[in-house]
Amino acid sequence: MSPEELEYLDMNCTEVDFKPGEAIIRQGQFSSHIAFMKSGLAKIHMQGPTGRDQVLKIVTPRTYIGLQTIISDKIHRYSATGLEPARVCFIDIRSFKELISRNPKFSYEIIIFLCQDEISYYERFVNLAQKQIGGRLADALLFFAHEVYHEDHYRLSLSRGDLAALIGVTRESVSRALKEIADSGVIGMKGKEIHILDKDRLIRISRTG
DNA sequence: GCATTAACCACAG
DNA sequence: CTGTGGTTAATGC
Repeated sequence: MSPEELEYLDMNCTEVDFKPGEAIIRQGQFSSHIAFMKSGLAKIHMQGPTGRDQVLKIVTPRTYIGLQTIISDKIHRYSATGLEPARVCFIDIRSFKELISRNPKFSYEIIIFLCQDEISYYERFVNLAQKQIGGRLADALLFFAHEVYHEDHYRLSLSRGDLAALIGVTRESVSRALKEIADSGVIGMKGKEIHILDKDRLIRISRTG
C-alpha cells in the first residue's frame, strides 16, 4: 500500500484495545465496521444449533475480522473474542469499500487473504471430519507452534474449553488426550505451558490420528 | 459378541 | 477452570 493509502486507512480507522475475554464483535450484533488485528490474539467463534460454542479459527495479527460485512452491513453471524491483550483497528465499511475500488493492489491483497483463509477452512473441515481426537489435538498443538507462537515451547492462552471448541470435542476429551500425549513423552505440559519434545511423533499423530 | 472411541454427567480440587 | 471416574451409545471387527 502507498503511504497515502495507509494514511487514508489510518484516518478512517479507530483503534481499540481489548482484554482477554472481551468481545471484539458479537454474533447477532449490528455490523458497520471491519476489524483489523494489529496485535494480540483472538478467536472467531459461533454458537451452534445445540447452543454449544464452536471456534472457527484463531486470528493472529495483521489479519481481518468480519470482512464478510462488506456484502451487507447487517448482522454479525459470528463472534470474535480476545484471547490475549489485543489492539484492533475498526474501519467503517464505506471507507473500506472506497479503498477497495480505488486501489487494485489493496483489493488483490484482500483476495489473497480470502483465498488462503478458504483453503485453511477446507483443510480444517476435512481434518475435523476424518481425524479422531488425538490427530485433531496434534493439529492444534502444531498450529500454535508454527503459526502463532513460532516456538516449540509456548504458553497457551486458550482454556481447555476453548481448545475443545476449536477441535470440536468436549473439554473432558481434551484433558484426557493431552494427558495421554504428554504421558507418552511427545509433549511436556504443566498447566498451560506446552513443550513439543518430539515433533516427528506429533506430526505422525496428526496424520494417523 | 467384544473392543474402541468419545460424549455425557457428577463431583472434587 | 481443570481433571477424573463411571456410564452409555455408536461403530467396527
